[in-house]
Amino acid sequence: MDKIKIIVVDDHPMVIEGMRAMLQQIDFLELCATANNAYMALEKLREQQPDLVITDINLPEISGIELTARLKKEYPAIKVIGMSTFNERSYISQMIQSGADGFLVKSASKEEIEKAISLVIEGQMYLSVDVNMNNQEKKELKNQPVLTRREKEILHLIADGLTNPQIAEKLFISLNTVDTHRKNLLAKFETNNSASLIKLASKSGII
Amino acid sequence: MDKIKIIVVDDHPMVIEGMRAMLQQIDFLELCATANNAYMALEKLREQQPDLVITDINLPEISGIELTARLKKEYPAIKVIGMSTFNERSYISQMIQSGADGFLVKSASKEEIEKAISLVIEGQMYLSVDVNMNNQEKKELKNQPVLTRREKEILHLIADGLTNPQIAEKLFISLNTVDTHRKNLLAKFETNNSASLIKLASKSGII
DNA sequence: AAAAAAATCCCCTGAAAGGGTGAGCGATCC
DNA sequence: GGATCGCTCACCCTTTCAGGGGATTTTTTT
Repeated sequence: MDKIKIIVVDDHPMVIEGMRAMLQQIDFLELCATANNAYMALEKLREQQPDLVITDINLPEISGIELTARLKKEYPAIKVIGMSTFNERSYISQMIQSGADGFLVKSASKEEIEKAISLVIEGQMYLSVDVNMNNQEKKELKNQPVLTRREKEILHLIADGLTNPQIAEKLFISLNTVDTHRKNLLAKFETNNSASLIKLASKSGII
Repeated sequence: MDKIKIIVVDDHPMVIEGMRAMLQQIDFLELCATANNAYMALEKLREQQPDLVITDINLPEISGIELTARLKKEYPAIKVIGMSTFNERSYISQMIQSGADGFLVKSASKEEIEKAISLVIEGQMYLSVDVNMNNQEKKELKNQPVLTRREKEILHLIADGLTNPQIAEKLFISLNTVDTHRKNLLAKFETNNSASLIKLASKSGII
């Protein structure tokens, strides 16, 4: 069997170099390209046809989540492992929803990375142990509500301190509509006031 | 002149490997040790007597900030460069106050790292361009209001979704007092509603 | 001991948020 | 072609918030 071809996508040179150093030590795979952003990643993808893409979730302009979605649409066979720092676990579910096959925290050891790659290539899903371990956080992750475009928009305006009438004026919609959206947001986050709404949204990385 | 001896401290193997790869390419310095945490760092320090320590700010147990403070107390001659992901700029000021000589974001390029090391070794201070550049964020950093103990306490309760009467009951104080504290919080953050208050506090890392 | 800062308390008013319910309309999915 | 979902709008009612005063008592700093 040929070596597994991998592309690593991250905007931090340090992470790219770190991954390069670690992947070199694993003999059944080959790092065929790296990219600093989603555009470059998509370009390299066309050239190289890799088996696996390991991508940071926080990329400038186009996020790793969107990159994953686009990539999976065009090349469903390519496996994707998402990567993120420990602070951003909240994005994991979105990543999975976009079609990712695995998730690694950046604090992963060489062994963990190797294991993740092996499992994902076999068709299994791999989630960093750190992700599985913390039950409370896992629960919080699961309870992350799915917001509609409009709801996110309004959530941001609320966070910016606009009142319902101001939001209504800005979006050219009725005050009642804004009110409804706000209520739906509160319901989705299972809370009952804006302060904790913003706190939860902030913790979830939505803001 | 001898090569500059450096110790890198970070709990992410990927960053360690990335730094190792990048530092190897710079000929006037030598990576003499690495450490995953503050304890190991202090141990290696005693053994190696480096010229420079590059440390992550977010370390388990003992933070990079505290490590810096301890290190500077014992070995004032050793230079320290703090390192952090772009999200955590709010810690920079604390880092500088603890005696750090420089600050790098983890997204730094090889060139930037080289420049930072050179300047710091010469006795100058280096801050990542990202830190200097963004005036708005810099302002936000500076404008971080100083909160009293009580105000922080109440801020957290507001964020948890408690209403003023609930807070009053919980803290055994009058509703009016809570109201006053809340007003002071709004004034200090120069905003006029709880939602944006929580957003700002959240961004500042207070929550 | 005097001054400053923090914490406490009180009253007022209008605006805004929160809670409940129902309903029309367009796009998309099956 | 029916069902679901997202977005829109409406009405009613109660509670909370925001902002404006002013005031006293601890605690800390100088």
